[in-house]
Amino acid sequence: MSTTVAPSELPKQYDHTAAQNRWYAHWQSQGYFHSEPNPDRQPYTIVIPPPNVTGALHLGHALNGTLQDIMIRMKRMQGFETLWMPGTDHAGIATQAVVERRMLEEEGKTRHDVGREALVERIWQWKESYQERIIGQLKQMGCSCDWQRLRFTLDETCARAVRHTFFRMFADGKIFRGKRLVNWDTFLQTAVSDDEVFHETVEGHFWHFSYKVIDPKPGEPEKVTIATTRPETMLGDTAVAVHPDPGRAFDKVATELQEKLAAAADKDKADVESQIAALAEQRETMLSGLEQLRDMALDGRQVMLPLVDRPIPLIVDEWAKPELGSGCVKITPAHDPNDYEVGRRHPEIGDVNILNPDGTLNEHAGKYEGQAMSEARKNVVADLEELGLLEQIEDREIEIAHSDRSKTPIEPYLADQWFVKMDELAQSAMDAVSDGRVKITPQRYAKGYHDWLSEKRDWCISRNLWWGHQIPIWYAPNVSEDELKAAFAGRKDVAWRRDEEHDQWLICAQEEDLTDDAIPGHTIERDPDVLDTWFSSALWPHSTLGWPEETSELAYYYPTSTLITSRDIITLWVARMVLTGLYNCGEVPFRDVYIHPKILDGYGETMSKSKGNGVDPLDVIEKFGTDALRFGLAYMTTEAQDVRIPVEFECPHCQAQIPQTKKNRVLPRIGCKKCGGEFSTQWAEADSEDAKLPRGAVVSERFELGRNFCNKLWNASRFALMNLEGYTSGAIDADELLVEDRWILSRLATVSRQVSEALEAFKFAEAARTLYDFAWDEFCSFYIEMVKGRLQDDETKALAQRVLAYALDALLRLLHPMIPFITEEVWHLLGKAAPQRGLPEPQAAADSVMIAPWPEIDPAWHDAEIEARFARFQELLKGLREIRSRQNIPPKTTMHFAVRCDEETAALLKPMAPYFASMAGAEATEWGAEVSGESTSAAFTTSTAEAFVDLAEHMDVASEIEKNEKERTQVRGFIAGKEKKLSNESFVGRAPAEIVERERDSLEELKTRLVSLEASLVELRKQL
RNA sequence: GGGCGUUUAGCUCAGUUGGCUAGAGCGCCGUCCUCACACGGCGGAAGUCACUGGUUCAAGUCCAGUAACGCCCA
Repeated sequence: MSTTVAPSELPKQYDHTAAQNRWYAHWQSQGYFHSEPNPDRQPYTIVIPPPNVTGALHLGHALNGTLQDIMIRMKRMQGFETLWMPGTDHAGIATQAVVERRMLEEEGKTRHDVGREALVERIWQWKESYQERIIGQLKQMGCSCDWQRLRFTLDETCARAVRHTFFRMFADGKIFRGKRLVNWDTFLQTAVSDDEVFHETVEGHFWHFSYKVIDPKPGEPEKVTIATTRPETMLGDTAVAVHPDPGRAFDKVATELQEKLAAAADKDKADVESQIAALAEQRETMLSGLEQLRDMALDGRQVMLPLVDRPIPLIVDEWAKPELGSGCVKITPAHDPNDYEVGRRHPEIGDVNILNPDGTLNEHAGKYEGQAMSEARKNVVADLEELGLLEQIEDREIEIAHSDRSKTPIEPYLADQWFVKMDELAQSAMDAVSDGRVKITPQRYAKGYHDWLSEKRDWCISRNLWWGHQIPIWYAPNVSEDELKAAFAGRKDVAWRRDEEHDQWLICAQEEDLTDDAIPGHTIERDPDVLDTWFSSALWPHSTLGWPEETSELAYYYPTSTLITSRDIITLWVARMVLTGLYNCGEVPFRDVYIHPKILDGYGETMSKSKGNGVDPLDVIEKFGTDALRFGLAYMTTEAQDVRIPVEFECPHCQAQIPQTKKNRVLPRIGCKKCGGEFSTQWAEADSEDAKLPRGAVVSERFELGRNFCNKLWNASRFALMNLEGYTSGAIDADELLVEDRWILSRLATVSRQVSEALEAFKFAEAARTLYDFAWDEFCSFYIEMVKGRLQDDETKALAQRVLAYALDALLRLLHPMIPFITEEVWHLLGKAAPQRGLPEPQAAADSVMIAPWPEIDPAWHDAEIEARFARFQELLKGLREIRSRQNIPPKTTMHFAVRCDEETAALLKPMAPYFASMAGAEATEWGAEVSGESTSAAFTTSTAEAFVDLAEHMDVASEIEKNEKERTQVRGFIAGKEKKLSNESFVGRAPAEIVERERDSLEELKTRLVSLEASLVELRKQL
């Protein structure tokens, strides 16, 4: 692979598109991404957090992928056997819902119309097309994944791991079946998880009605009043609760309100006071009644549930809040999460499920059977009113849970589900982090991990879906254990357990599916549900390596090294990987977890497709290049901050940038104000008029930083290549090196160490900034500028070329993990110009920068003395440039200057004459302690010298005076501050001597500066 | 309601274990198309480090509280 372009013909602007296509293909063909267990090297492994096949990748994924690739590429260069395991996740409900919704929109069909097999087939097709797209995106981002090992959470290898894990846990008693209230989506007819539910506040009502007490004793009330926002659920009531100690409960609320009052701001005090008054009144009027009801409850009294005429008990439970409504609360365990908890505390009240899976009422609803919830609500209210039991209707805002998938209201619904018992497993995962086997960075995220795990809530692993790993359980009713034993004699891959509640056996098969006639004379039936996606993702670090087989990969790469992910799945995913890893393999799945920031838009909102503020990384790549995208992301990845990226539409007609607003980000079509043209957005419906318009890319100016940086590097490389003509390799004698050589090598030694340390600690921004500053401000602005003259001179050329080639070589290697394409492009060009390079002895360069050794510069090159001397040069140069600018001296006019300084400084700076000439257009006339300025000179001081620039006739005296006066004020201020500080005895006495000394030196210097400023002002005033 | 985070230049962000005069990129102003780079060079202006109090010789940095914004959990 090579280019035939001569260096001087290289374009002035870096062509990212060509380089990306060329080098990615090259790397793949060379097999650089592939890893095999290699006992001679230490492994370094990352498993990708598998992206969902639901949709394409966005900027958040780009960040995630970039950071992983940076680590992988650095470790590869460091000589580790690196494996980046790629793959995708089947994302059960999300993917099924997307496919179902499309099918309904496009063909008017539901999943029941097409059947399980056909639906699953359609989802596989969807998966194929999106997986291809996702992998294409990762490749465009330059990710060096081992594509030969690509996995999918639903493929055979992963399926096998799932079956084995389920079987082990089942046989171990860690998996059980039980009833639980789930979020039921009546439209999709499935349970959805809590994080697939969103809440919406709507205008609703609070209905108060009463139930008659059965056989009240004399003096007891004849009815109790309850209130509800969902009157139709009363059909499933199984109790009415009252607080066990209403007086105490009132007191508690009162105390809380008093505390709130004491802490409240003045403006809120009145509000809290009125709450206290209302509470007192409530207590006054209600307490004795509630205590009486409490006693009745303890006495076993019942009330009659109207409409269905079912007696239900009065019970005592703390869930009843005396301060709210009537103080009594109806209990509907099968249809309300809080009531469900009450039901668990009072198992004797039972539960009544009144709902069919499709959201209509079932036979337990009596005459309301078959009605939809909304219909039943109207009828129940009307019937209660007719019976004279409706007491009051209040208006009230209520929060209603909606399914994120179907956008329809969620019904809490009691259903049989499968669970993993979390007590011991959660503890094992907590221990792994507390004893340091797994290290979470930044550390603060360990807290959330621990808090969540410490609840040890059993993990509901079943989903009423068709897309996923079907639960390997068969139900066998009317079978005796002897028949089971006979049917599965000698088989270790079948386990069973008794399900007393449903009077049946649960049979689990480890590998092979059971046939429905597996037990002679009986028919067994498989559970139709599938497992939670996270059940398979949890196994990802070991399933992808071949577990349960004892593969050489598993032995070599497991435990993996680092997991890089975003914070929203620490609990859902990271915690579960740790506990399944420990359970299956006896070892944690990874040593390090790095949690990276989230990408937000310009308003600080999370980017998402549904909000319309998402950015396709490919848009950014097309406009700015992959390297610019990657460098920009790395540069933004600081520890604590999320990354805020204001985004713009780019008009495809005139390239104008149109800032994205909350308003325009949801429009299918946008008009450009500059050229008047229109373009489409992601919201344009397929085949609509909008979609016929050219699409406007969504990009962000924030990636200009990366693009500009790459361009700078490109041009610096271009310069180097053009000037390497006649390059000869050879050993370098350190004594022959000039100041700038020693300086750049010293800086390189420091920078390479800093970059390594920063990346090891996941400080990506710090590494990026260090490299940016070094490459731009030191390598380009100083080293290249200074070496220019030497490259023109045959005497000095060879050495300068060798150092330049080496410095560029090291810089490319340091930058490669962040900006792989441009560094590879330049590496190959450099390889042709200077195939043998290096210090002090040259060596043949590696075939590719991605397999070149990571720079470990000999720390002996670090030279503090040289760096300090160089800083003096820079100071003087800066002062000269400033005067040229302020005095408007044309670039081509040579400035003459004299320097008052000691011998040492003169000896140091005098030889730099060519650089003052080339970099500031200035020529020194005199050096020494006796030098003084003319009346026509502008003066400035550096830390070790005083310079006078002869301005002769063309001096702008006024601006020079203004500048000096301003500086004088500033310097006087500093002097005053420091004198005060140094006259403070506690400072001198208590501060470290080193600090005090520094202050003294600094004061002396300031005083010198003040003296020369004043002298110079006197001179200048003479000119007026 | 609980937990976590953020608040520094017009914008987006750095700022190590407290220690010289708080930095960068973009934008802005001036200047220069000088043979690597105008996606550039050189120079410049711009900050009450959210607010209040405390610790300290010394606070952008540590502590307490307040406010605003964001995220997670209930």
